[in-house]
Amino acid sequence: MNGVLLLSKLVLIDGNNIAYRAFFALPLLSNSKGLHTNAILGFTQMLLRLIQEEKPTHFLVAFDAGKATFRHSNYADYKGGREKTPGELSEQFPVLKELLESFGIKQFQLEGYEADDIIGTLTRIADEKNDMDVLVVTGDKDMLQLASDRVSIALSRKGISEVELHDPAYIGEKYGLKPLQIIDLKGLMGDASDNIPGIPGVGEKTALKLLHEYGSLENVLENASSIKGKLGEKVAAHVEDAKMSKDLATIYREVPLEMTWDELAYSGYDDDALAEKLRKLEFKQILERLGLSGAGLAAEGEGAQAAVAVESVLVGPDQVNALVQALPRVKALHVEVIGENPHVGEVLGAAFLVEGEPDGEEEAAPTAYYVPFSLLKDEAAAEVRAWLESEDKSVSIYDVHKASVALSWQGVELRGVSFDVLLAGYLLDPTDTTLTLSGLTSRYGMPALKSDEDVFGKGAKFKLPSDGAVSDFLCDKAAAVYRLTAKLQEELEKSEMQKLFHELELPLATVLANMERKGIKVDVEELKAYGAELSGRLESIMAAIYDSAGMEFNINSPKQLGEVLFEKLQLPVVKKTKTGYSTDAEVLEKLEPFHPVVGHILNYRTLSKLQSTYVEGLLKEVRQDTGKVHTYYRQTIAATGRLSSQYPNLQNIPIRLEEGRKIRKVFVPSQPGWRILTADYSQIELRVLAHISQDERLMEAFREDMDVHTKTAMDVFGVSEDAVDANMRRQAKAVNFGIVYGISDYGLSQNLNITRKDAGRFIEQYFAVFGGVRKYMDDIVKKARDDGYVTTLLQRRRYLPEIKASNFNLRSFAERTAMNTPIQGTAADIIKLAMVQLEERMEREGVKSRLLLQVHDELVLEVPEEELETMKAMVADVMENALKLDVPLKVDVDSGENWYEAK
DNA sequence: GTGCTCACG
DNA sequence: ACGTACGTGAGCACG
Repeated sequence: MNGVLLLSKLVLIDGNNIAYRAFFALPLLSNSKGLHTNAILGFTQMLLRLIQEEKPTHFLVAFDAGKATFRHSNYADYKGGREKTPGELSEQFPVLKELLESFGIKQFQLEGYEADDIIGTLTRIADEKNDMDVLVVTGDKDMLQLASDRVSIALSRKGISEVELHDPAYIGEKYGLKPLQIIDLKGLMGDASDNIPGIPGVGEKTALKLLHEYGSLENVLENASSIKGKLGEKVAAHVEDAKMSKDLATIYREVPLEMTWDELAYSGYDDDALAEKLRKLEFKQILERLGLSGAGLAAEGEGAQAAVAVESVLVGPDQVNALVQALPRVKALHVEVIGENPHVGEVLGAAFLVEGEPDGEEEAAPTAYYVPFSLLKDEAAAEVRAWLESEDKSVSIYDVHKASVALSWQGVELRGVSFDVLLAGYLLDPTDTTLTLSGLTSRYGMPALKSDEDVFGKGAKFKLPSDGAVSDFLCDKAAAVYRLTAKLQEELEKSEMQKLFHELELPLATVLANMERKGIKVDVEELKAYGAELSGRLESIMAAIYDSAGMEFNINSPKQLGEVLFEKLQLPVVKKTKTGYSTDAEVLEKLEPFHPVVGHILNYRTLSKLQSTYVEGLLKEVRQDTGKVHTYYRQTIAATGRLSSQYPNLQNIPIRLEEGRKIRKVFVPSQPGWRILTADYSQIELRVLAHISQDERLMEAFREDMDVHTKTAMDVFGVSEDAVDANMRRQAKAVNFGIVYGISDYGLSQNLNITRKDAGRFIEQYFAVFGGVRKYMDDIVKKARDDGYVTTLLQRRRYLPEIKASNFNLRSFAERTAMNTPIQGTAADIIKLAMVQLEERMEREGVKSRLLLQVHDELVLEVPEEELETMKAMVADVMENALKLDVPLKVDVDSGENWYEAK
């Protein structure tokens, strides 16, 4: 090729194969109508990549047709033993075919032939014409036989996310074979997935060796007598199998196709048609990526609305008065915070959506005002700030928590927000990971909104556009909040989560903002001293490791560590990961007796985790001026309703090992004479389980305030309290954990290091005694299947579409989730409720004490010495009575000079 | 960006 | 053809 001539490019996709691979590679997603979409999504991503990277001039997707092909008539067992196509996949094929139409891509199938025969025929013709390049996309290695000067094969690896490009040169390098010899290879080694027998006992290695020596399958068979030993015997005994296998693996390249190249010409897709299909599938991210979020909306009957024009006003000093006049009619607000962390992010500005005043019959269009923060903090905007701080208003926002924190750092205390579309979106689907404002608009059928990434860029590419563009975009956001509000309120009502929203989550957002803004004091000197101690100890452990291993290497690299342990030192391989040897603590503990280096490595791991995450990581988050850290609780991340904590995460500060627990000494009160007070729920999850299962024995355990693990051991082993030894209690405790997590014999066997069978017997014994718990587990799984979701005591909801999956693993996971979520989620409801109530009570009683942290079942406060006893009583009282259950809630309270002592 | 490892409840 | 306990976040190595 001289580079002047523009060659045609034909892309051929093995449709069934790619759909299968996508189906198994991606989690079983479904859209809100219950249609499974994972294979379609994977396929779509593949199509987009091909269109973009290959720029095909011709395009075809080939499918298999009919049940029987000519191969079946020659060999009855062809593809025998293959699992039936799961229903979740077969329902996707018709939709996929429609989508291909919208993409403008030709598809083809022919009764009696498989996709690879169609593709084989087309590549043969292309070879003969010799004027276009062809790319074949498949996961089927057999197709490598089609490679030629003109034809390359993109073989998908690891599902569909990666492809490996095979041309004849690459095949030569990798296998030492010419493309056509792939057929001989298959003839010798067979293919389990197609039930092609090959020669028993001959795998890829042996087959390649034979081919390198003899060149072709026929030659191998002819020379069977000169092949030594068992192998020679096997070859001789299976001559016919081998010939038939080669025959089956040979792609038929003479399919009677009646089509012209012109029919395969690809000229791109129609935006509106594609957008409509993608929207029905709810592929929001793809719509956004293609810039189609707004395309074709006018044509859409249901779902998305046409945008009502919103006038946007970039407020300068001269327009402030107009906004002030309109403040009573502001219905939605948007505060733009730059960056993920509101404790460091600047406030760019705020947009105010003002409802239009009806003018006779006409409904007036709304107006949005954007106030850059430079103006908002100015004297000129004092009335606007006062409005933000006022209690009584009816205004909606996206992410009141983040806005409150960011504004508070700027001296503005946001109050009186009455609705939050982020929080509402989270309650409606707590597993939604795209709860951005533009994601919500597309999910709930509102006019499309550009994504932040489109407007601002991302990461290093972040760049503010012009003031006018910022103003328009943020006004659009305020309008989106306004439109979403009515819709989400309605949805909350339908799902019976209004109370949960208004009485729990929304007030909690303010409680969290206050806690975080206050921050917790860190004794930096103490932390640095601990870091120095760790450094010294790490240094000497490193020396011991290098000495013991006989070489230096990066201990932090699992790859290098694996090479040292399992190759250089020849230790037994216990467990493998996807990418190599596993070296996690469980493995190392098993290896400890074999070599002294292993103990050192375990030690090193413990200390280096403390050093990097907890000493260095924490120091980076401490504010220079105040010596405090301000975590950011995330209220819309965890699928169960729990909070999560970031920058830094203060919910995973070490406690189990003394070495790590010392870190807690650096968390101290912010004022002299104050104390750290901690209050944690005792066994809250098992108490919740007792309540929702109404299991008599479990309720009795808590009503009599017994040690629940001892009680479980007594009942399961059928012994008296005195007869329960430490080991029995330990096992009972593991069973209780298992129950809360959604029990499986496998999981329990791993945890207790016993056989699966023994674990199964344990579980059976447990259920024999705790019959109410068994009934709960059965009922909740059934309920999840019937309703599609499970709920907590306060009606928090989680959808579990995979509960109906045909794939055992997916379904089992969903079943365990169905058992666990109501328990973990109700515990989350309870402590959140306690936080809201406690903050109210502290305010009402006018104490100085402050809430600092929440760690799932524990609250941490700082209190002046003189309030210590009052607060201990108050916190315990509020927490224990936050929600009335049929068993008592119990709280343990402690206090000290720091977080280490308060426990 | 992804995978591994490990900290917490 | 995915071999599992439930829910998180952070640091590091590596491509």
